[in-house]
Amino acid sequence: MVIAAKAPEERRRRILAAVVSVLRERGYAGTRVADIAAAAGTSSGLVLYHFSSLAGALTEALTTLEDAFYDDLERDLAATDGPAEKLRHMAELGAGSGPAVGDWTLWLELWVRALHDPSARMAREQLDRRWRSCLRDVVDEGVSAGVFRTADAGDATVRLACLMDGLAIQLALEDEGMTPERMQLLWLASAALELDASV
Amino acid sequence: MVIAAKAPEERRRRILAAVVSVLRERGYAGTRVADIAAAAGTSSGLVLYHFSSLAGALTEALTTLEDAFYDDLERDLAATDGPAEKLRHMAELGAGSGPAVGDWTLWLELWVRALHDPSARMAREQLDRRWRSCLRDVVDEGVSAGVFRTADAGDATVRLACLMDGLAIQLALEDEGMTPERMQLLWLASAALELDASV
DNA sequence: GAGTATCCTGAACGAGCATTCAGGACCGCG
DNA sequence: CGCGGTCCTGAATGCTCGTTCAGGATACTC
Repeated sequence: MVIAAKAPEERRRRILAAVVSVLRERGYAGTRVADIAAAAGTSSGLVLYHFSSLAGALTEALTTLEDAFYDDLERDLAATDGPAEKLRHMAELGAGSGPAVGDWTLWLELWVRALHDPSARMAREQLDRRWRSCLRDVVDEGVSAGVFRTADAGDATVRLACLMDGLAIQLALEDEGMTPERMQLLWLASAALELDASV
Repeated sequence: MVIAAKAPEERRRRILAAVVSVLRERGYAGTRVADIAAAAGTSSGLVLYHFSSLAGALTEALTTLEDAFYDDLERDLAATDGPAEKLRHMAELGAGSGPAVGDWTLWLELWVRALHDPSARMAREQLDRRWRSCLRDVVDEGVSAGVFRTADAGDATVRLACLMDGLAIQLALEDEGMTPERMQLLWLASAALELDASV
């Protein structure tokens, strides 16, 4: 049972990875069961065997990915000290140097899906809240440490979070002149303005 | 021929309007020829008669809409005086008080399509450039008038443009706590910080 | 080693949809 | 009138998938 129990699980994980890869390449609307199967080197039957539908596979893949990302983020932040340092860390992650998201592509897809699908809407709201609350914590920490100064921590947080989304769009669309490094710099510069601090 | 020449054109315009309306409601991926026909009160045959394909209809509808928006914007800006006033005007337009875009929804759709479709990518790049160059002009005008002050006008422009996109996402997704008014305030506050001016 | 549960395959099915098409109304013109 | 053009309809066509299914391998249990 040692090998037998593992192989199917391994296969399942491989399919999830294939889902993510196809999703990045073809987008939510363009992803077909057959694509996933091909990318995973298996049959479309198996994809539907493990996940009961295409939608199920997509959902589970995204959920898994996002959870991994936030777990990483929260662990990383806890291990970093100093609010300014934490902010830099978030800028790095957002700019895509991190391993888990890498692609804002998937976020864009999620946003659009959220426009028309209630369950996607809830998912993205939750994810956004999580990111925003991480940011808010860092801001608050900086303010009470006297490192940051802002008229309204809530507003500043929202603006910084939204700015990152906006920058990410340029990055995802490979707008000329937008690179991860530039994105990071631009965001940190804005943070410095917002928080009256040199970050 | 007086009436006869007009009626078909009118019908065509009605179809274009229907395309936009369906697009808003169902999104790019969810829009079907039959939906458009129903919304326009006509047959799917006619939709394909006027525009040779579904994709053609979608493209023409979006193009028309965007051109109208930018024509409005540029005319409005020309008629407004004072850079601070112009900035307020842009904030208003962005926050959706304007008539033409109203919906950032369509922008989100365009972004996602741009991820996978080269022609959409070019279209959105051009539109973005146009918006950004309007903003840049206003910033420059303010700087040379001595009303605005910024370390780098280019960076400030990019950040303000991206912030607006990010705020727009929250607005489009009806994130709790985001309203057109709040979006406008948040953006103007950021502009004030960036440009060292009270806007 | 027979029985059984789990994994897996690829062909077959059927729904959904863009597009085509055969025709029909209407109008202006000779 | 009759002819030809434009505008319009809705049924028929054909294709692209998601999903189902009949069957097979593999391995664990008794």
